[in-house]
Parts: sequence; structure tokens; C-alpha cells
Amino acid sequence: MITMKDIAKEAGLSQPTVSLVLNGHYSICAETRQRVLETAERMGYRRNEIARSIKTGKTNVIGIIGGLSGSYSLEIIMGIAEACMDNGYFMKLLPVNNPDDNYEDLARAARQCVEHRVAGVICRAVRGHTLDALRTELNAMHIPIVLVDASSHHDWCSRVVSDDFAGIKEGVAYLLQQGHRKIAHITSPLNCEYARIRADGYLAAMHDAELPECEKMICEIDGDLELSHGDKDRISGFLKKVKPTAVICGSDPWAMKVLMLCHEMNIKVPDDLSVIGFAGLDYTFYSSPPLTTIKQPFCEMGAKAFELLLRHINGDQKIYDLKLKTSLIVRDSTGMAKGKC
Amino acid sequence: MITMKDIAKEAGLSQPTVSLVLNGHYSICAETRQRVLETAERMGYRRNEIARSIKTGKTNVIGIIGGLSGSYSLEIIMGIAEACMDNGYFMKLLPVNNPDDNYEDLARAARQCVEHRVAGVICRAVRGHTLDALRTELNAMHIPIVLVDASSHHDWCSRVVSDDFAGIKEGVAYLLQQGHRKIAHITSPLNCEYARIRADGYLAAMHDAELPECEKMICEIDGDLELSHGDKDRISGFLKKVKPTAVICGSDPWAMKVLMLCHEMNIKVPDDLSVIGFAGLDYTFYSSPPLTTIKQPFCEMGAKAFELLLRHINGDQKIYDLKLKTSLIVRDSTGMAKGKC
DNA sequence: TTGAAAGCGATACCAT
DNA sequence: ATGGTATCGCTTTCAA
Repeated sequence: MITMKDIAKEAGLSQPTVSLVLNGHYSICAETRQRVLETAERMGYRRNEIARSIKTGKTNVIGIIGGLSGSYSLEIIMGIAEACMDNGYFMKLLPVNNPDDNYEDLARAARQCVEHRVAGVICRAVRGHTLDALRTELNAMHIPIVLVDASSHHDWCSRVVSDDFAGIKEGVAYLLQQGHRKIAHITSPLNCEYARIRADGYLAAMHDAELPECEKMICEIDGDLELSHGDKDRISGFLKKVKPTAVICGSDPWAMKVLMLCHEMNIKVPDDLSVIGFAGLDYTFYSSPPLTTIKQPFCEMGAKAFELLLRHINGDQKIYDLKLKTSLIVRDSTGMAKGKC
Repeated sequence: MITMKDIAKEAGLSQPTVSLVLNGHYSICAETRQRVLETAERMGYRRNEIARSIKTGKTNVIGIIGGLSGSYSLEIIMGIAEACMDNGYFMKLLPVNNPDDNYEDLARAARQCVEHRVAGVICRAVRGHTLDALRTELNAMHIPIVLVDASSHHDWCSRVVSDDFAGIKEGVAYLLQQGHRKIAHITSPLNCEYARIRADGYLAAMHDAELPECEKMICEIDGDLELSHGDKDRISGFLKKVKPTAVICGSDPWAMKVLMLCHEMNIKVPDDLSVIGFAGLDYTFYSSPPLTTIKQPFCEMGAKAFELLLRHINGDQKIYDLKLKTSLIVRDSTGMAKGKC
């Protein structure tokens, strides 16, 4: 591999001079400059970023720590990527499987970030005490961190999330405006912080509309991708008992499952029941009928996270907590409430 | 930041001795070793991977070049990630938007890989002459490349794909076994190489079953995520004219759209029409009915790609072309053919 | 405007 | 078993 030394020898100059030219310093006369550039080009020189970073001890690389599963992960990364590239930074991926309960792997990832001397770290969706793994490691080395899509805020690092509380309220408001009054909420268990926030948004909106007893209209289900028969029975029992005209779900997967169940139970959507999801994942477009959903701005969240990180890298000590607006995508799974309203 | 020098001074030893201990060499007596390790721990030493790589000019980092959109991208990356981490390698992401027609960005990404002295590159789904951007840059610097999910093979770099031809044949075989004879194929335009391969698989399977005239049962549609009215009309016209009892699609999105259309046209799936998709994306689980689909082994493709890359990094010059088996996931969008069979 | 020399943090080869 | 010294490729003073 060609080095500056090689170019210097070839061009009959000193190596530092070559360095100056290649870094665009103006103190070099045009003729020399020309000779260096031409020689470098001819010899196929490629700058060595590693040697370059050794001086400052820093790199133009940021670490991305977090789980990779779920298509929103990808959207967030795409958001980061664009902002990153525009600013001459690169992304090193440090996937961690169960970031929430995986102190060990998280600590390892943080340590690896230090060892690679990344300029900063963006971390996705880690909560609770596992975050300390990052704090102790990265704060000590003065490597800034920004949290994306994390359910709680801390005073020692910035964070970017979507405003889920407001988002759900907007969804409920839309249903109210469509004439619905019996609006149910189907969600993962509320000990998940993010589920809690969304449920609170639902409750707040219902209270604002002076619709009481809405606590009873929340259905908590613990379940994975697969819908067990027990879960199906619970949901269908819930629907039969509560008889909502609309359901606002805590996530898109739940909404999709409700839609599946409606087909099985022969409930017509949106005629008999309106359904709203939460997240705005791509595939909600493909359901039958296409799903009305509250879109989280994942891409922008990634971009903003990088923007904040860059500020911190450049010395800004202020801690930010950004809540980005969601947007309601109205498709065909919602409609006017029928009947006596 | 603490360096080996600092540790050496603190422990009253020379800096190279510290290096030896920290790299686990056995030539150091237990007592000194202990002192070094203890001091390093106490001072919070973190190894500097950058300084370390400067000697060899190589890193334990691989570059991932390619588009990020589509959930299969993520699955491939997850596959790479796991294999990568198991072998002490890291991934640097170099997203390129339209890899197929974007010679410039691709060349830039390749160049950046060289500048960062990555040990190797995995590149996703780039075809045609744009690949030359990679070849000229990376081959010259002796940085090995492996192509994943690329439609054509080249003699200068290894490649890992799914065996789409066999996959489609398996899908058709399954439909035949279910009693279907009028099997149609709906696909993106056949000038896409990957669409062509799948269509060929379809044709081959139909010929094997001595079902002629199947060329007429292929419907080429050019379309994005959104289904335009024109596209809908074309597909519904096609279905009405050809009257298939089953449709095998060139991709999952097409299958999902066919399902949507069936709802609109009041065609019962699978009673009136069986539908099969291709790819096995997560969300096919959520359609109504859940989609039967041919799953591409994206994760394994990523893992295999890394495995090959590692071989090349370690000096293996052989060029490989791996076709990984797909698997048929039978769900509820397919059933026995009704009627006169 | 250019060159000489020092230094970044680590590894590796020779001595001792 | 440990220390000295050269080296990796580059940046950065400081002189000339």
C-alpha cells in the first residue's frame, strides 16, 4: 500500500510536505502542490484514516448500540445514516440482543466503543439499570451518548423519542370526531414503560372527553408474534363483553392481530369495529383493510439523535430531551361510528 | 486517557513489558504480570484498537456496503452480525441508496472502505457495471469482497444467494400436489434479473408437469408499494381472463397486494384462489389469511457471507458461489383445488 | 514555501 | 524475564 513517504520519495519532496498538500493547506506553492497531487493519483495513494486518528485519539466513527430486530430499528438507523454521512462520520454497529436485561453484553459493547475510540454513541431502547453499563463506561471516558426510543429520560444523557402520549391522544380524538364513544385500548402489559405511556395517553384523552370508566376498556395481553388460542379467547371475550365500536392498539402488531381476529370472528372492519395501530410500520399498508395507524417518526428520530450527538462531540454539555411529533395516517380500518350516536 | 506508558510508570516497569502482559504472553513472571493487571484495572486502562491496527495496516472491521431499505436487509445484517461478533470482527455500515444505478456513491463507499483499512467487504445486491466500482477499488488493494443477494455471479468474487429457482419450483410442486393446474405467476417486470430467475423456475416447474401455455399465465406488473388503480385493473383483468385457481407471486409484496385485491373483488382465499408469496418476510404472518410463502434464508445468507469473507481474509483465494435452500412455509392462503380435478 | 524532528499508542525484534 | 529501540503512517510544531 502506497504511503505519503512513497509519494515524497517519488516527487523528491519531504513527507510532511505531502501531508500538507493532501490536507489542502494553502502554504504550499501551486507547482509543488500539483506535483504531489499528480504523483498521489498516479501511484494510487489512499489515505490511512487509522494512522490519521492516532494523533487525536479520536475517530470519525460513532457506535450504534442496541437490538436490531424490528423494522423500526432499520428506520432509525437509516435516519442516523443519512445525517452521519452528510457530516463525514461513519457508523460502527454493535448489536446487543436483549438490551433491557443484558447488562453484560451491553457493558461489552460500551467497552468496545471505548477501545475503538468512537467519537460518540447512539443507543437504542435500553432502560433501567442496564443503562448504567453505558454510563460508567462511556461517561468516564467522556464519550457522549444519545438515547433513541428509550422510555425514560435521565439527567446524564440526551434522548430522542416520539411523543407517544400526544400521539395516542390524537388517535383517540380522531375516533371521537368520527362519532365513537366506546373506545377500547388493547396493549402489551403495562409494566412496559412505553406501553404505560401510551395507555396514559389513551386515558387522558378519554377523561378529557368526559368518558368515564375507561380503565375497564383496557385489555392487557402478553404475547409474541404468534397469537395463542388463549390470547385469542381473551381478546374475543373482551370484545364481546365491552362491545367497543373502536379499538386503539398500543402497537401495530396488536392491531394486525385484532384485524386477523376480526376476520375469524366475522366482525367487519371498519363497519362493525374501527381499528387503529401505533408505530406506522411499512407493512400496515398491506393488511385488509389497510390499517389506520399513528406513525412514529423513526427516521427523524435517528437524524435528530445524530444531530444532538454531534453537538455533544463538539463540546455542547447541555442535556436535551426531544419528543418528536407523531402523525396520524388515516387508511381504511377506521370509519364513522354507526347507530345511536 | 490512560496509556500503557502510564501503567508502566506507575508499576515501575517498561512499556513493552506492559504490552506483553496485556496481550497474554507467557514470558512474564506471575508477580509482574499480577502487578500490571492490577494497575491497569485500577487506573481504568482501555486498549487502543487504533494504535494497535496501525502496525499491521489492517483492522478487525469489515465494511457493509449496500441499500438499507427492506426488512430483508436487516435480516441479512443480523446474520452477518452474529458471525462477525463470534469472530471478533466489527461492522462498519456504508449505506448506498440506489446501489444498482449509483456508480458514484458505490465508488465512494469502496474508497472509504480502503481508507479505513477494513479487512473485507460484504456488498448487498449490486449488479451490472456498477460492480466495477467495487472491483477496481478493492481488488487493487487486495481487500476481499463477498456479494450477498446479488443476481449474477462473477469470477472475481464470491457470492451467496438463495436458490430462488428451486424455491419457486418447490412452491409450484406444492400447488400441483394440492390439485391445482391453472397456476399463474404475478411478478415485477422480467428485466429484473431476480424476477427473471423466479419466472424461469415457475416455467420449468410447469413444463415438468406438462402444463403448456404457461407463458400466458405470467402477469408482469411494474409497481411500487402503492397499488395504482391501473395496476389493480390490470391484475383483476388478468385474473378474470386467465381464471387461475392458484397464483404464485414473485415476491411477498405482490402476494400481499393480490390478497388485498381479492378482498376488494370478493374472491375467497384460499377457497376460490390459492396465493403464495416469495421471501418469507415477517409481516406475511399478519395478512388475512396468513400467507403461504417461500422463505429465503436471509440470516443464513449473511452468516455464510461472513464465513466466506473470513476465509478470504485468511488467504483463501478460491471463489465460491453458494446457493442456499429456501423453505416453503405453508399457512392459510393456500388449499386444495376445488372442482373437476 | 519547505524540511527536520518529535510524537501519537502500540507491537516486535534484539539485547541483556 | 525484562528493557531498549525501531517502526507503523501520519500530523504538527519549529526552523530554515
